[in-house]
Amino acid sequence: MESNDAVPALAALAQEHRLAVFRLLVQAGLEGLPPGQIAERLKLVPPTLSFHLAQLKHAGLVQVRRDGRSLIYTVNYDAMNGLMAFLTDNCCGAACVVPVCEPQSATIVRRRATPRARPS
Amino acid sequence: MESNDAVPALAALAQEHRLAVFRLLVQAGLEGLPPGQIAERLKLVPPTLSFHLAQLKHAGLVQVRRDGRSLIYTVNYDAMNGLMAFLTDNCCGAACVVPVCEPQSATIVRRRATPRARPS
DNA sequence: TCGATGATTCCATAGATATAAAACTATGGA
DNA sequence: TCCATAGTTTTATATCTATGGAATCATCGA
Repeated sequence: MESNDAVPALAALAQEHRLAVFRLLVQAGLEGLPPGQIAERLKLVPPTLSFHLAQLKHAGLVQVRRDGRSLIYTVNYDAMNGLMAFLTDNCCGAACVVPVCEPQSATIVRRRATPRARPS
Repeated sequence: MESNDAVPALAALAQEHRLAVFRLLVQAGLEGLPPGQIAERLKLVPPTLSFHLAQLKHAGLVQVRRDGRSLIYTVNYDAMNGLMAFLTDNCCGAACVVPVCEPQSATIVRRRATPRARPS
């Protein structure tokens, strides 16, 4: 992930309701959830939730598939892992543990243990 | 970390210049950097940088100490680790790797490997 | 093909945010 | 005490964002 992708992703998460939606989807796993259930749990009216889901989708943090009349939103684990790797990039000599969530699928991004010279 | 802290932290990072400042400080480690050097590297005028540093500080992501005429900004690694733990909370049965950066200091937050029942 | 359900899009408004010029504050040395 | 250096605060403006009512779109079953 690069700065160009990270800023929209962080902006998408930097909002109370969207953060709640995202975390709900993280916990829902690959099964995902339809907007109806999300709206019910988080007490959001449909247009507002739809707006927030669109932001998360546009930022690449979630995906949608259709199942009959329902749309099913799921977390994009690769995007989530990429974001966290980006935030900790070159941290403490690249020696720290890499954030990795892997719910069956998701590309694993592990940090090389290679020590790195600090920019002078 | 809780939602009340996570939203301001994410909002602080959701801006091109602040994200660049934060990553610079992550890489600078415990030594930190004064605004003058940050401004020079990122080509920011003092008031703008000062504004962004204040946002990062207010969000708890960075700290300041004074060294003579210079102020030295450093990353708050605990806040950073807390934020990433929060984002991946209850992810994939709590089986995934926890993001941890530990530059000598910083409280380590490792996830318990306890499997967790998925909400039905 | 009609009605019901699930969800999105349009739109107006209220509120929050980024920027930099000018003014101010704090520290250290002469 | 005066000056220079290092940063912050104030202020005005331009821009972006969140919200929800009303209208619209998509799918399914009868």
